[in-house]
Amino acid sequence: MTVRVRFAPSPTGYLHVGGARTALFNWLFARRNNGVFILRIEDTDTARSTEEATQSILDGMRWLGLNWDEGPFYQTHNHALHKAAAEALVASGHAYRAYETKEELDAMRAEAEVRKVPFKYNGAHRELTPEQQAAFEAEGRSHVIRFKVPRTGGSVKFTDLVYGEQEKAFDDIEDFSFYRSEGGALYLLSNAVDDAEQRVTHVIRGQDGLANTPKQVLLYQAMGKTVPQFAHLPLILDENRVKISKRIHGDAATVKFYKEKGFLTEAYLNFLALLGWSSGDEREILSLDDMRDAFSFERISHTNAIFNLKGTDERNWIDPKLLWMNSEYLKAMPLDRLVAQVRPFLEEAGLWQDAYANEEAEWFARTVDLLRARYRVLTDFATYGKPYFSDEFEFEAEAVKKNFKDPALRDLLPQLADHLETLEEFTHDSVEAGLRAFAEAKGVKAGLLINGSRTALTGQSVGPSMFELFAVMGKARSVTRLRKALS
RNA sequence: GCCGCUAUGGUGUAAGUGGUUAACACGCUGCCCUCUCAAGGCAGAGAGUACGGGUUCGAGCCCCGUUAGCGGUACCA
Repeated sequence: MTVRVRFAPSPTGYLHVGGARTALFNWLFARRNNGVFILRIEDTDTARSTEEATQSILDGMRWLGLNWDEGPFYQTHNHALHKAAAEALVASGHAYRAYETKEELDAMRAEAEVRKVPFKYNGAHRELTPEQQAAFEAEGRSHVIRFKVPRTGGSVKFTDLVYGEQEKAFDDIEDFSFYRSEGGALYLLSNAVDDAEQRVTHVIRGQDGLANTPKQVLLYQAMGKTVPQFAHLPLILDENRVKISKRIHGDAATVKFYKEKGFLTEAYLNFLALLGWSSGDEREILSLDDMRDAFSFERISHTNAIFNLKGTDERNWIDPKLLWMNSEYLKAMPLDRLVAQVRPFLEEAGLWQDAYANEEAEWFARTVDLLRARYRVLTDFATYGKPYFSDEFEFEAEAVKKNFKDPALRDLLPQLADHLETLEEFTHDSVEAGLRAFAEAKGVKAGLLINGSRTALTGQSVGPSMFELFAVMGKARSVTRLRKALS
């Protein structure tokens, strides 16, 4: 039987990091088994669903590169099917109409609260006679539809592919509602009906669905549908062990944030996969193909993983491992692809020039290649990289303090500029020879000039090998900056 | 409250069916490179596996209890 899985986010907000990982695992499992990956938008909560959110989820999925084979399907389009399923469950005696108002229910809950007794709907309307129902209808009451959970003892059992055998006593399951009084299925039903209709074989979702699964199993069975396999994923928590949400974590909870901060999708996905899963060997840098080949539910952890959104310090402003992983991909990826990815970040910062894509394309690629060794995110090219792409850059106080300390530099740097200006070739080797000769003639250490030049040319105290840097900057800019720096 | 899931260094994970001094990665610290470093190389610190019992010749792996965290407990998804 063909494996069919789905990612079913609700469009009440942006694509969330936890959602991204759920989508990834579904995708991996589908691809691993030559199965079908379905995208379904669960928009039955009309009060909270928005078109904008749907769009951003789609955008997020595209950025992640998790292509789907079917969909996107919209759950609201299946209203008729949900309604028919609900009515059929009433007709078959698996469910019943309950006429309590929301207020009455709230009152019952409140009372249970004060009496400190667990609230469970009492099933008062389980066996209403047609006359009683008619009376409620005459009163103008509407009704929800509730599942008639067996009260004969026993339990629901299912095997979770990640968490193992699960069993829940009927007595611990209340007669849950699954259809609204104003019409419209609730999650438990719509989700199950759609999964059945779309012939989903494996439901892979967050662990927050685990506790509700017994109810859905009951629903599948009552509807006479095949119960799919379930695989629940541990949750992703923040450094304080709080579930990550837009409300408390802001943008950092969304996939879009990582795109804008300059993370590469491959690195991001790789990092997310490692939050709750491991390959089985000691590899950690894994391409999508590697992950697909190594993926299995057995290797998914049962423990909630922590994604350090706050980071540890200024340098590690977000989970250090994510930063590290991104830098690894930055260094290893094909240069032409990196060049293409850097462009929008320079454009965003107003540092892009069309020449970089035309007559200066070679220079641009060379510069990006030179810089990537010590950068970690794409935005670094627009921040730390600014001196390479613009003449307007800041001098870092620490760099000035450290590399311009020697007062002799005030004269030496311009003199060095004069000396280098006479060079016919301006390459790594020629500049090195020229600078060292100059240093010797002046009786100063080359290092003094090298470090002073670094700060003169970039305003920074760290960076690529200085002679590479000279070569990339070119004679004109190098000379100008050497003269200007301390004047 | 009730029901359930989980518990290995700061973080992410390893340690097939219990068997030597608990491994790897990130981060951290130090050293080297001496043209710097946020790059690279090397080294080191850091858990005795939440706690308490038990089973066993032997337990991170099994059982029980406690504690803690998380999830569920909606006419949200």
